[in-house]
Amino acid sequence: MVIEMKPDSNPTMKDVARESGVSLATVSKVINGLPVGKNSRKLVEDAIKKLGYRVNTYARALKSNKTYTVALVMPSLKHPFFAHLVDELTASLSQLGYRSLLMITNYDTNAEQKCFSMVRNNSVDGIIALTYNPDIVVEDSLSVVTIDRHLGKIIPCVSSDNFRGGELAAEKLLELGCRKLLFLRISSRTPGEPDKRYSGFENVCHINGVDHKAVLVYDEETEAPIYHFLKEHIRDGVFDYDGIFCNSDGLACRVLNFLRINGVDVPGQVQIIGYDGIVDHFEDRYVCSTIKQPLAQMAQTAVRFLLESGEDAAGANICLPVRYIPGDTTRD
Amino acid sequence: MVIEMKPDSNPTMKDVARESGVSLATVSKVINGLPVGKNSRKLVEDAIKKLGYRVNTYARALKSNKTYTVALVMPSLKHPFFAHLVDELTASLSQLGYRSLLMITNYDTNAEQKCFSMVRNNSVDGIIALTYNPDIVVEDSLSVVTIDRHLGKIIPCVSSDNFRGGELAAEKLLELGCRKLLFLRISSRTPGEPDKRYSGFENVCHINGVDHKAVLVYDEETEAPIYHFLKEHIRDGVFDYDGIFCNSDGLACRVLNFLRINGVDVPGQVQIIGYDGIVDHFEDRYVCSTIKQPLAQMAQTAVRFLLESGEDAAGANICLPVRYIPGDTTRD
DNA sequence: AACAATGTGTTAAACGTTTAACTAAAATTT
DNA sequence: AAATTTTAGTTAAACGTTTAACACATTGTT
Repeated sequence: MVIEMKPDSNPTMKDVARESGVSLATVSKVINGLPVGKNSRKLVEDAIKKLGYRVNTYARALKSNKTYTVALVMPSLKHPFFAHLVDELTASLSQLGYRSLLMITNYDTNAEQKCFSMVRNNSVDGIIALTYNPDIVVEDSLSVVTIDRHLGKIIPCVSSDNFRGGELAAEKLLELGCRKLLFLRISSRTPGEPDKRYSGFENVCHINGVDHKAVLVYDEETEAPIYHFLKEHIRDGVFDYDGIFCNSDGLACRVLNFLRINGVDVPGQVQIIGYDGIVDHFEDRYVCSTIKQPLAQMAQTAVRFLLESGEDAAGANICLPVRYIPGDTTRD
Repeated sequence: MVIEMKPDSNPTMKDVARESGVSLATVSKVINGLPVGKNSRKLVEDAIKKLGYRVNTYARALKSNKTYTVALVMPSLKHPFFAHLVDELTASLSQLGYRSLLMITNYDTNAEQKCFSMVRNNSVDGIIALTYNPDIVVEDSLSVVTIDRHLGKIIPCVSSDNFRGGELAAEKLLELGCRKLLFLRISSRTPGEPDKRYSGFENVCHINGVDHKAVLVYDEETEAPIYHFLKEHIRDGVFDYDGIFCNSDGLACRVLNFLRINGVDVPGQVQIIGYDGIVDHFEDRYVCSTIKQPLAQMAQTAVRFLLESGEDAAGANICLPVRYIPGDTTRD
């Protein structure tokens, strides 16, 4: 580790100009890759290196009205889905030379609104948001892209196919021989994309004339009711249902653990499918079978729509495909 | 959802001044809460409301040389520890009126260096970093705080007591009756704070004259060797070790699953303790017993040291206490 | 009544860039 | 060789703030 002395103040373009004996404008041209004589280019480049000059982001943004910064508005980073999403978003953004301003709202509607108001401060070029406030006021319709939330007809929204995800889970469970299905869900109070998972699941159950039950717990509550329900339906190591679909992998893992320590064999007696398909390491196999959302692709798409498309993006509604990934909680 | 029309351009202080019939300076004073006559204050405030004026972040930063932005340099958001850390950091920062610029390095040393060079662009007031590059060049020693990485004698570092964490895990396992201990670890190539967990663990084993074995896998590899090892030591549902300490909760969960599907009873036969103590929801009980790092406190401390302390912070080395949290993988 | 002190507001110069408008010289065309 | 285009570089005015220096009333002190 090396620590360099802090210079009295950062060198500016003016310093570079003086050092290299050319005008300010010429320095600017060199920096921005505009045509400049070979000779002066060299002079300027040397001076820049010598002085350790770096362009002042704020001055540039002020003058050019382009900040190369995008706000990422997220409810939390505690849920791995959001965390991975932000990870992918910053990756996509930085690839295009954009910085990410991270704003965590904690599912608070007011905080969400405050973030959206920021865009008019000239402090960001755009917003990528996953919000819960249905009445949010968007001041500049063209520089917002949402993920998993439909904020109106004009703002582009990218999501994955939650309905199909629900279908897929039900189809797989049936295909694997399950006949009594259970749907467990942690949900927010405001309806959104993820609710479609249940619709899809229900749909397949209905078509196949299969019995199913759903247990719901809200975001801000504990998961206790779910475990009460499970407990009540276990008699002598036998569980009343033979297939479970969980709203998230985290929940699926906890349910898995609960069943096993209560003597229920998974996947022998009950099979479980989770949702999201997120792993934090090189895994050879998934602990939970799951429906995987194409996170990287979703992030890329959101970024592209935000930065690369013009008016034609308005109202775009992109729905990316999900897929089933077998793990240790199903018998395939 | 409401979409407002995009005005031709954002109103500036000049517009406010014209609208309210006072000078630019007066407007500035109102905005910054400096003393101003009651009368003009009202005029200005009304004009601001009427025009929907908002201060231009970049102009202000340029002039005042204060950006109210802190860079968060992290290897990834895919590991829940980092994700939760960033969540807490942004919370602490926003409480003090600071924005978070998120930079993900993907464990890449060059990327790390690039992030650190940014601080001289006047684009941030400081950096909070968790890096892997031991040779990083810090250009402005006073505006950096690291987490879990010692970057030299001058830069303050906040971490939790990893040595004690390791001790605690071993102590607990012994207390719970284990006699043959196993330490499983996913580690980065560059040595760091987390390595101390092993030292602490080993220390307690040594003092108590207890047998133990350690299996290590590197960051960028798969976990396969760990499972090979486990497999080799299971004979007819009996595992050679009766206590396992894992480097992270994620690993602990996967090991838990592996043992169980291979017929080993956890916690009946083998007890497991993980590390980090991070949950993504209101949980009544932890799936894995764990050593919990005080994440929120670490974040708060880092932010406070970065923003509130002067020269006296140089070299500070804060080590916060960890604690044991029982879960379903131990018999307590 | 003269003088300082205080309160209230203004003017104008920065901050570090970008860029339009311009000039001068060199290269090309006629 | 004159006229035209191209190339290379300069000057100076923005961008939207902050803030030091100043001016003018008003009030209070002797």
